Amino acid sequence: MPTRKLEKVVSLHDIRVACLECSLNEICLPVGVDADDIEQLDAIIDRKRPLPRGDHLFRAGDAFKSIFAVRAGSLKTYATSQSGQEQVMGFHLPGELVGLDAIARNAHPLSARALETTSVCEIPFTDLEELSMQLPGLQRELLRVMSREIHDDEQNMVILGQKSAEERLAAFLIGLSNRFHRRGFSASQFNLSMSRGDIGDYLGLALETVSRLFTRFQNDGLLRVDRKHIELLNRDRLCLFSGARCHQHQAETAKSSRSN
Amino acid sequence: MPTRKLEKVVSLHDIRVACLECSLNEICLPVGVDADDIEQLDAIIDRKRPLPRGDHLFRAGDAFKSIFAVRAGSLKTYATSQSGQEQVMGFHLPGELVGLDAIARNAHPLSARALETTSVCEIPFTDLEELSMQLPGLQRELLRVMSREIHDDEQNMVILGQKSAEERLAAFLIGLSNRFHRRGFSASQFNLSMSRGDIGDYLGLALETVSRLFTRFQNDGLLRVDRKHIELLNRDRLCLFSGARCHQHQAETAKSSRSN
DNA sequence: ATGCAGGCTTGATCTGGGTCAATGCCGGAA
DNA sequence: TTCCGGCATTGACCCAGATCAAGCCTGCAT
Repeated sequence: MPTRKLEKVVSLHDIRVACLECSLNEICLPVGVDADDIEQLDAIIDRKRPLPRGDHLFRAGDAFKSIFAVRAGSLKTYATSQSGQEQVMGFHLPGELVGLDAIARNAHPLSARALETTSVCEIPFTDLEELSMQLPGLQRELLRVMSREIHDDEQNMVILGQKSAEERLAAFLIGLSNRFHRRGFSASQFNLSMSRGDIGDYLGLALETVSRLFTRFQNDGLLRVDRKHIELLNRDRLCLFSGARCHQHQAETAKSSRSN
Repeated sequence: MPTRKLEKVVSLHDIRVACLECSLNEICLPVGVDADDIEQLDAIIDRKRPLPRGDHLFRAGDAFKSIFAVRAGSLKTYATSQSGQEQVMGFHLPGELVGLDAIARNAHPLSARALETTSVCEIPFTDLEELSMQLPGLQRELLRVMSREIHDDEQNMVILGQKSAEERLAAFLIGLSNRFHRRGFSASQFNLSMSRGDIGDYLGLALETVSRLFTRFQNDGLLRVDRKHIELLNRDRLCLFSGARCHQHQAETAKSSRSN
């Protein structure tokens, strides 16, 4: 059946887009790897078919074999405490790596679950480790990515440790906006792929609080919410509310200080 | 030359103890590096003279040149929000690395300050990066250490995101106890090098709350406090209070699941 | 179309822990 | 020895946000 073959060679989200042709290669692991060397990286990467919403990419306790890069869609990673309550550690957008926390213990400490239909690249870790011995650019970038992850987690600790509910949600929205923007999407308008409950579990708030804050922000004219859709009407004021020197997303756009 | 060798073999806290003779080499970066190769690692390391209590090793915003390993004493790393309030990210004991969060941005996002007289090994990062291209064991360990840091930060996010004050302090004490124990000190009795305020800033609590909890734990017979000195009287019950499956420090001792 | 389930909103109430304030204690300087 | 400054403890009060409890919307399955 030729039809079967045809099915595969299509859209932007084709399962087999090589790193070189991938629209994310300026954001993802290949950053800083020589174009000539990207093929080698490409060769060890395994493209999986899309994960339907709600499916797990891995679960806490699973043996560690690979790290994953999100290609399309989004994931959440989370820990479940014995009280049953989830702590969401992160929401992961295209171009971001998940599973870096598993290297040390050879097992995944967190579970990862698709928030929508999501495809990922699987990168077997032993191969990656070997390859990065040969490609200085790759080793560099790997260390950088891990360092950035540490830094991001620290930011989250600040948020959880000392910000008010209002500040938390504002910071969360600004952060999301920045990340979408860097990926070429609108900074002022986007869809949340996660539920209010997930946001609460991420920010250390009850989902009711999250909900109330959305309506309050809306009443204050900061944004407009419609279910999952968010439109930021006054980004600057929202920044103020977040109680943090916000990286102006202007600066982000200009890539002034970013990578390298 | 036997003389050169002799120079090196002195007191435990001698400024110039080489990695090979350092009592921490089973805990610190050299883990997993071949004994033959440790000399090379040793060669790039710069031993500084001790930092007096209260001095900064680096400050937020400083250019990133090196990572540091604590040799003796202890440090806290912290961010200061514009409200002036500190968020303490970690307390660092001998054998632990600090500064890993600076790699990505080429600048330190946090400040690091000595909690007591503290000596550190300075490891220039470019040298380290280069060397780890040659020594697979070193690259491996570096990735592992960073991964562990990510994992630890995630644990802290759980603590800050969903634990009660009581659970936080209990978890903190158990964690400290484990870390002391791994370094060969008593697990049931130790001195805190940080103030109540620091503990509060670490756990996201007011110092008054920390103080109250100490006295409450003492009244409950869980521990004895005398200023900086802590004696854990009922580790198991304290574990329960922490609301986490506590790694029994037995297991820790046996090194059952630890590294490699 | 109808019903149902899962998610969201909104209101009412309660409480853990923050804040403010006073007092106590220890250790170092003179 | 005394004084002083930085921590630590303890008490009284209060509020942000959790919890409990309806009710609601929307999209899917029958």
